[in-house]
Amino acid sequence: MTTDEKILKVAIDMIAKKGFKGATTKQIAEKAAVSEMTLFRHFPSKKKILEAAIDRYYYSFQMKELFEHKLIWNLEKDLLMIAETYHTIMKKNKNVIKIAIQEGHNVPGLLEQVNKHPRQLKELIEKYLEEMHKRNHIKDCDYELTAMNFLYMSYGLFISRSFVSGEIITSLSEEDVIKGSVQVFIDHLTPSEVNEKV
Amino acid sequence: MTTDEKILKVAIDMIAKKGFKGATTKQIAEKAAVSEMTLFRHFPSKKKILEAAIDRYYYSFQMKELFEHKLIWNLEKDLLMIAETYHTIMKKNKNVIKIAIQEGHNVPGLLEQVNKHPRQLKELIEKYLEEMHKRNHIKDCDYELTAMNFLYMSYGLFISRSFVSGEIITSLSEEDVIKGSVQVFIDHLTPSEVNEKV
DNA sequence: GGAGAGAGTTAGTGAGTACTAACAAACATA
DNA sequence: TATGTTTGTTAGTACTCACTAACTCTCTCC
Repeated sequence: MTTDEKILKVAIDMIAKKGFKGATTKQIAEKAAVSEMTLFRHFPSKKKILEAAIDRYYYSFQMKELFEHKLIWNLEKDLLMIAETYHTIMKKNKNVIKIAIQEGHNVPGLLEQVNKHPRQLKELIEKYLEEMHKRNHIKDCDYELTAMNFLYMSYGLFISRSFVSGEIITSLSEEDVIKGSVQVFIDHLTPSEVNEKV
Repeated sequence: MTTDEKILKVAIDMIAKKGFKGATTKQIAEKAAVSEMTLFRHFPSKKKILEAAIDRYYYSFQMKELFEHKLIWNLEKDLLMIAETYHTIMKKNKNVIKIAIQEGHNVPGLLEQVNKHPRQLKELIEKYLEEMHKRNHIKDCDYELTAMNFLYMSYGLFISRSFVSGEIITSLSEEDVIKGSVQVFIDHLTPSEVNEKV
């Protein structure tokens, strides 16, 4: 690992944990096992470290490519795959999302950046539902609204467990909650006549 | 408004916005229109200000009293009432919740405190669903799981709109999203035979 | 009018923090 | 061996921050 990488890795972790002000350059350098001087030789300022760290550790995905070829037009399996992929993405970007919540308004463009995935995902789910309706697999409904609610459900689970010890509220496993959430939307989307087939 | 109250009000707002380290005693005093000296005459330390502010501005509700007498055993109306009350509570406690996300692990007991309402609410919804099933108004299902998913949905909406400019993802109004979320759970909970009556 | 309580003012302390200057040591490459 | 690059070390600057001491002002209430 290069010196740059060592510094950025420690920085993103520490800033996510303690906030921008709370994470000092001295501590970052120490934990990265470099001298503070080296840190400032690699980055001109603490602020630039944060920007570089976000740049380095925000994993951007193209939802379209990520999902489209995986859809098999089976509501349960597709929703499950979407929810699971969503959580994988969010967990990879956990640090940046935490920073976005606490420093969002001080880092220009950050909020737009972290809202990009949800927005893309919303549109993808929306289109998916439309197509599923055309194929006569689901009822007609407000697709954007349904997509948003599916996202909110996943988002709530993610935030709760990642940032506020939400796991102490229930003993249900993340996996079970996700499966349950998919079932909720299956019931919402499936026409009642077809509902019986299970 | 007393001096104490002025200080605490400004403190909770500022700390929620800028973080504990980011909000300086000088700024708090200035915005509260008192001298910094006065601030330290009223509270022995900055940390104690935060604790007093949380104490003062965390509104604790007894879910049982808040809800039970309002339930009318109509799924749609009850769920809507629950969701709306939930959002009212969360918004009242918005600052404390934000602080819990960013300083949770530095303020002993804070995470437990903000998790109390969700936990109470989970149990209340759980019992409500059980009773609704007994009354033959809804299907049998995993009530805890359903309650959690209903909460996660509300929580996701709240966090998204309150802390990360989530309103830029969709143009749907909060009210519509809430109504939509209730409909999702109605479909999930209503037996298909009865589903047709609308 | 006098006393006491609460607030302002001014000036300051000591610790920490981002960031710098200058020089020496280690290392790889040619 | 010579050279350039990277790093460590040490010391330091300028600033900010939480918090204090000491004194004055201004009320209120008797």
